[in-house]
Amino acid sequence: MFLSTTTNGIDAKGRLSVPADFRAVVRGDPLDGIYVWPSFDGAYLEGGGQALMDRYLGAIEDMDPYDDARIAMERSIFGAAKPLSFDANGRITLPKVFAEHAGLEGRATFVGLGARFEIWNPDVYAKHEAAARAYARENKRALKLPPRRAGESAR
Amino acid sequence: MFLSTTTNGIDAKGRLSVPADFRAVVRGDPLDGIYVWPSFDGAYLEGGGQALMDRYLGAIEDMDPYDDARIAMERSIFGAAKPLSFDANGRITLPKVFAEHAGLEGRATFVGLGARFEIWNPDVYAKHEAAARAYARENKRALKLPPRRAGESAR
DNA sequence: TTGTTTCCCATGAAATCCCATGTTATCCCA
DNA sequence: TGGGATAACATGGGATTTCATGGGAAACAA
Repeated sequence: MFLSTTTNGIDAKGRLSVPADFRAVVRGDPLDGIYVWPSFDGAYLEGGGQALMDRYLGAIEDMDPYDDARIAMERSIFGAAKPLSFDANGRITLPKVFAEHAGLEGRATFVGLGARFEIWNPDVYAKHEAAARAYARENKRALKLPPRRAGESAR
Repeated sequence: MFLSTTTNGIDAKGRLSVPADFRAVVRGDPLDGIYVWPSFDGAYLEGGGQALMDRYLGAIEDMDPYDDARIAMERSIFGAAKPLSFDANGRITLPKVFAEHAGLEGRATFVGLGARFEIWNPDVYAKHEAAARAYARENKRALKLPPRRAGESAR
């Protein structure tokens, strides 16, 4: 699982250290790196490992070949995603278009969201995070811990 | 189940012994440690084991991808949670931001709440506990047990 | 060439591991 | 049931490794 929020520096060559915890999640994948694409929903990047791409692929293959949603999903995810491999020290090199899409300059914030993660401009993310926490506080009764499902143990 | 309340010391390196009872609850998890995040609702930390995270993950994946509640939950729980592994003696190292969020200095109080637990500043918790007990006393008629579910025994 | 990308090595800071110790709780046996 | 032996637990400090980051050399492209 991708968890927690980490901000790392982007150097003059466009290199960016991927948090060690995130690298551990994709260890063993055929790609020694991560898949990243610009979000169609805002000025940030989305990404994940092989497991995430396999799930998206499975979801798409279950849709009708000429379903508009299928075409949109294929284009905006598979059409936009790049495999970014780690260098010997666990860094990726951000393509310029990705950095521009997310407004990344000098620093980037990785946000772990379980099955996937996002990469944000740190200042922009701080605002979004504050909004999310405020929403959660105001709606905490709706966000209560869900009931256990079949097969899950309470311990 | 996480049960009971224990206060342990935090040393100069930020290390904190997790109560042995709590460690026993997560024994066998893929992570030899616990998941902890700053509560979005107050100056304390929340945490649990793999079973708890799996429940949150399952609940989130049942929601619509761009639902506000989903985004709020993803960011305030997964985006904030860190896997903290035990050292050889059953201690975790508290990240500085966590200690600051909960006002932890020198000592920390673990409070078991069944499926999850909380970590508090001992003095702050003492006040909260007193308030909670008073509330329970005044509202004791509302504290009835729900009906047993199928398969559950009364014993 | 000139600019770009990839690989390799250096470094300081931070996190992790390893061993030691006192104290408390548990066990066992007389 | 008392009391000594044993194991479990919380805590402390030093040594080691990992991590993020910087820069240079080599391979590549235009």
